Amino acid sequence: MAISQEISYRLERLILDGGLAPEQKIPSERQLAARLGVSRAVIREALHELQGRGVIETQHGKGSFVASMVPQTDTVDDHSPLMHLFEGHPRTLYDLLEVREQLEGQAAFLAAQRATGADRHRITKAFRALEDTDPLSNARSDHSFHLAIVEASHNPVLVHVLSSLKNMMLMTVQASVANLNPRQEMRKKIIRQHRQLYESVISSKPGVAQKAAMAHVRFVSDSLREMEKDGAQVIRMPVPPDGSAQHSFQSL
Amino acid sequence: MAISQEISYRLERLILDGGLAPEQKIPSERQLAARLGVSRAVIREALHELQGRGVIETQHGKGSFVASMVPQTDTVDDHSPLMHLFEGHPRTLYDLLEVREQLEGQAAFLAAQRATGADRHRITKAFRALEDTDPLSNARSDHSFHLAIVEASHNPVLVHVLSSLKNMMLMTVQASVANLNPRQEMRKKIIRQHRQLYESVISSKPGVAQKAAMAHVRFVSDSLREMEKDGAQVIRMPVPPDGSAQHSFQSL
DNA sequence: TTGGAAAAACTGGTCTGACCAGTGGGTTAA
DNA sequence: TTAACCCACTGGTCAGACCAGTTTTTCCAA
Repeated sequence: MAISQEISYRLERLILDGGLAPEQKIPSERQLAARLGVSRAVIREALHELQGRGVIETQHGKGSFVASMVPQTDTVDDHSPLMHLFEGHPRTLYDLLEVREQLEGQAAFLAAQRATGADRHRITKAFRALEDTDPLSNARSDHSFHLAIVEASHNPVLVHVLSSLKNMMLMTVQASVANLNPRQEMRKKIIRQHRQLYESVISSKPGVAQKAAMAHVRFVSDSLREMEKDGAQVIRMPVPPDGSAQHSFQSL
Repeated sequence: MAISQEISYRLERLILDGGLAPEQKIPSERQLAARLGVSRAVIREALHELQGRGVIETQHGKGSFVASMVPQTDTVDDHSPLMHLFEGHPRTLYDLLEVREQLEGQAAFLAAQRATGADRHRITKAFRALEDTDPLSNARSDHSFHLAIVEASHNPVLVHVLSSLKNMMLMTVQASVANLNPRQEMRKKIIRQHRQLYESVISSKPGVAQKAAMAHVRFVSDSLREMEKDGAQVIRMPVPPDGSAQHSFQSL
């Protein structure tokens, strides 16, 4: 294994084992290089790796610091590779919603066909929870509801694919909840859509369920787009450099 | 923002917008450095950051590669969780075809809407190859054709999802080719379906393209089911890795 | 002609030492 | 006292060299 990898692992372990507290300053690159007997380059590479993982943060002229592992409460898994591709690239949000529309529609269709008694019970339970919860914890409830339907499709591949996208899904759900729910009329529409989806699945109407699920996702997507057009901040994140679409390295 | 950060963002963006498939090779550090007009050091730092996020993987002496989103999906070994789904569950083949029907339909729809000149050229090329090839190598051609359409959808999420399912997709394609193609009448139907899909995408008819793609997958699935019912042995075998999808970096 | 080993041309990994660019503390001059 | 400046930190970038694996090419011998 490369030296820079070893060093990044050692530093990470040091941090995780409590040797270094959040907010604490890490020795300077030159100090680390001297202390570990390697060049500054490998130190920098190791630090960049930790930076990529969100373990540390670096400030020009000041130094590197252990990242404060803050909002682990309702925050999605930051270690998911795609999460980072997603952050700051709002277009991907809509790409995901595009795919989600299709897959959720199919899941609803199949669920309406295949849901067993146990499935229906789980779906009903999730739906009830969705009705009761306050908007704050709503993202989880929302996701749980959709997940229950997906699982009722009894298609392992579908379940696997959607669970692979779980983190990103949570993100879109979160975006919709955070941005759409507060608006009363939006919230009512979404509740009605959920109810429609729920009832069509439970009453075994595949076609209706599919349309309902797709319409729901589409509605969320369109609404977010609309709000964004009005200047609302849909995704919070440091703005990435420029905006032109690069389709090959030529344009880099 | 630091140059290395910018570059890591741009590379991320490129991976998404270019729809670079997992396992695809990234230009060498020296090439990137020359092309972007920066030192090799910043390239290495940027790559280490992406490495930390699990977006890419690097191998000494070989190069850096886009990491697969779903872990180990591309390894033919049974270490893959997806492959494990197949064992003792022949139904999974049909589950996959079920999902494929939906996603391929969507891909065709989007491709008909968004395909650029370059996309159309690639699709046409793949289609020509599909017409010419002998049934033996047909599985590859078939898959390449569908892949070209997926990439023309310009939805990175869709591309990544389908790429991650590559091996399983190849499996279904192979199953169809091996079992369906030899039967002359089947083969003709499939060829007609492909042509229909091709023409509707090229002539920008999203709805028609979607229906064509879905009907095609559905036909394959139904036919396989039918044959299996008749006692035929439907082939389900992993396919060795391929060497396609290298076009995104050609512009270098 | 063909096999296969050596050589060359790649790839990433590390080192060195220099210089640029922000930050902050301390000294000095107004 | 306070404002300006300097200087010693910090990270950021660059250049060129060399080491260490991998792949391709070359070329000689069987």
